[in-house]
Amino acid sequence: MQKINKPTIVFMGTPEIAQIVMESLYLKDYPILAVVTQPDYKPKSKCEKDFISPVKKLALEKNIPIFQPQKLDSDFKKWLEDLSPDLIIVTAFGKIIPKDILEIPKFKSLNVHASLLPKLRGASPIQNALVNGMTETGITIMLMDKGIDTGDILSQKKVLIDVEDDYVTLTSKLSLVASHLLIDTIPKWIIGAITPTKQVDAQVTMCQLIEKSDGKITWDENAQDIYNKFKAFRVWPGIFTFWKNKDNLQKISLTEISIEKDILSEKHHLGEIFKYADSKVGVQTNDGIIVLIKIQLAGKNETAIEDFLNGYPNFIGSVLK
RNA sequence: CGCGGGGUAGAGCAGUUUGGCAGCUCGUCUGGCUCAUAACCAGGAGGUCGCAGGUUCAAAUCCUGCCCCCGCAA
Repeated sequence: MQKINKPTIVFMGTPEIAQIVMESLYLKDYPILAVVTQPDYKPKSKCEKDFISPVKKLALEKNIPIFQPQKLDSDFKKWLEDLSPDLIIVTAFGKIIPKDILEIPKFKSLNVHASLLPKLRGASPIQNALVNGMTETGITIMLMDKGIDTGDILSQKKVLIDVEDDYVTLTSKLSLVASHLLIDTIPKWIIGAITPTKQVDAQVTMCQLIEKSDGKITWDENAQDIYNKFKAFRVWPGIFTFWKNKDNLQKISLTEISIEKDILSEKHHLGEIFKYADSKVGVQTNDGIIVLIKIQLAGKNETAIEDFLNGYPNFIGSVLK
């Protein structure tokens, strides 16, 4: 095998998928000069949970220097110029990086993005692939420029989405593919074996940052669309609805659900909760039934639906909003 | 000191405002009924009411401190 000097790398990323990609670089003996990740989240007043990013945890473990800038300003640029890396690798970092910073390294800056660009540019490609009920997505590695996910493409790999895939399982599939594709792409890129290809403008789709309110369910949607959201928002923000109990409007998170076709003999109001087939608890949607398995009332622990009904028998027959 | 809800039998909850016998649904155990059953009837076991202190003739309930869970906000 041809001996190539491995480029020195500054790795920028935050969540778990970034951690896995970073780990694969580390295991392949790429010299990681430093990692840049989001600042620690300030601990809550009550519980002392740590909100340290997965990338930071790995860096601590491997004794790699860490930088957590609030802003990517001139101080950050100075820091990076002093390090003088050959290459910057960005995976789900969470901030827009200025163009003059991207051009510091000799081999530029590469982004690992979890979609088949130009589809699903933006902040939440994995969730949106699931919300839209897509059957395939993938990983793209591209040169970074000043736009959001607009750079020229170096390599791509398709990933099939299984019917049962949710955010957790799809993320782990994509993480593996991303790791392999990056390890495969870097050497080819630095010896000049790859010609970047422009993205096709006509096929561009965008996805927005997910907000808490995106998890709100309305019952005039179809059951399949609700179920897609459930899978996409599994980790955060979850899906939720509201229940009027004794004049109090209470938030209910649906933490475990399944989906069934309408029972033709009975049709209920949209959002109405009913019992069928002995013990199943369903909610009527525009098309199909959402079966409740585990739910969580605001301020309470998650409970199985049958236990919940013991305490709130009037739940059956009420209408969710 | 960011705001708020909660901790009561194995599970899920009411009761706290106005202090006065520890309750409900489910599960569990025993017996009965039934061709039979996740059904129905009768009975009973199971509680440091989160912890500690205070007020009171009397505290799950009022006061103070602490522990734990959760929602909002990020």
